[in-house]
Amino acid sequence: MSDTLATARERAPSRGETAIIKGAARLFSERGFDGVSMRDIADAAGVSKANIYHHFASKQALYVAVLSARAAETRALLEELSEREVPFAERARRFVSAHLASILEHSQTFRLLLRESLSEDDRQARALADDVVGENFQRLVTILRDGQRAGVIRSDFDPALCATLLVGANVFFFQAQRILSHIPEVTFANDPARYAAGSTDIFLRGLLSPVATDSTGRSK
Amino acid sequence: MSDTLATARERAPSRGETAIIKGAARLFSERGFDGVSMRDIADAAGVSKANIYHHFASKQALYVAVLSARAAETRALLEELSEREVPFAERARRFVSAHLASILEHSQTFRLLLRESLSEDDRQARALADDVVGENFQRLVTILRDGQRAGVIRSDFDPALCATLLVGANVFFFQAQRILSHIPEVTFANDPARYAAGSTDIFLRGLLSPVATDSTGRSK
DNA sequence: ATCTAAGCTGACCGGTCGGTCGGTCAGCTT
DNA sequence: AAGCTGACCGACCGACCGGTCAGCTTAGAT
Repeated sequence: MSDTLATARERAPSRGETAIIKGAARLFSERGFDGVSMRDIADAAGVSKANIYHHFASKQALYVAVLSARAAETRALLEELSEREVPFAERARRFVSAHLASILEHSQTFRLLLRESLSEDDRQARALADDVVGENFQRLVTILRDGQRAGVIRSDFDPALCATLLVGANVFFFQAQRILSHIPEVTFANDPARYAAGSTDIFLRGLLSPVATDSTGRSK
Repeated sequence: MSDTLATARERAPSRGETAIIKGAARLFSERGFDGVSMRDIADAAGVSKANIYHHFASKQALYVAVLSARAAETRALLEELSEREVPFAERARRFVSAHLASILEHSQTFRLLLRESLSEDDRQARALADDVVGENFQRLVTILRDGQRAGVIRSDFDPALCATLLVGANVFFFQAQRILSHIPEVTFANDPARYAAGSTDIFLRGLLSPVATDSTGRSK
């Protein structure tokens, strides 16, 4: 499994330590790794800078610790979506809305994850980011495969490509939320539930009108 | 040489100046604003650090200049997609594939744009990023509205939401490309054309099998 | 009452940061 | 040949960076 960066540390949280992680998560997500100094984090957490080094070996180690906290959060969400009794369309709807809700709930650490996926170096943290995303992705592919096997959805679609679109729709919403809210046409920028419902609807039914049968039904 | 044309445009490019912008674009996209020092840029461009300050007032000004270059590139793409004679489905296909190709072609500056949309402060650069994205977005909404007016696509879908999904699909592909290539199920990670075609297909036709008519066709 | 160890701190280090300065030089004008 | 200008440079600045360290405080076990 994904025991790549399993920090075998199971000590007491320590009041100061949690404050450090919490503050660091906020600052890192706002300004990025290089945009935050250890002094900033110390001030935000209400501790001394040296104290951070008492709990974490380096700035990089603190960063990875923050990302690890996010990984644990995501893993918890995935457990809830294991029931196979629910019909496909409902499972898809639940996944999309739960996924988006999770992103928005942990927006700080998720923004960190996105930022990490954009950077070129820093293998360790990137591997962690890949790990979190990958696990989420595999889960969705399984749901889609079940749907195909049951004959509910078209079998000529690549389930991995479908999963990419579903996940991407949520990720993009989160990422572009502020920009979207500036565009007059967009009325769903502050209504994630409506966005999730609407996007799932489009994915399931398709954009094309059922009446129209012109040069649209190309299937390669 | 091209002294006569110098008056038409703003200023002469200057060999060193273009080298600075080019190098800065690469470095900024790789490591972010704070991850790059002016010395790095100077070395990459083969000029002195003081020379950069001869051409640009500050590091921030250089950053904005790099983003502005990207804005100009995007504007050029949008001009090509103005023909209204093409039927809707074909226009949609063209937009998606052209949009994705443009992202990949100018991956460096586009990565900058994404990074900027993730940052919290820095109003000036963010406004620019919003501007570029917004313009692209409005164009796509118009295409979709035309499709609705012509009755080719369903009128009960929010065109702005559809546009978000189409653009988001491409953005997410770019962003997650490296992660996707690590996932065994994903076979399209290095085939953007196939991804664009496949995603458009799903958007147009929908995931659901036309035969299946169980509890799926919910329309809110 | 004493020991111990973790939690925590202010002062400090070498190095790098963005930015400035005085000055050189090639080329153009007059 | 004098005058001017934009491109360019090496040396330098104060501020701030990540990280270290000796020592203080506190809480629990003995």
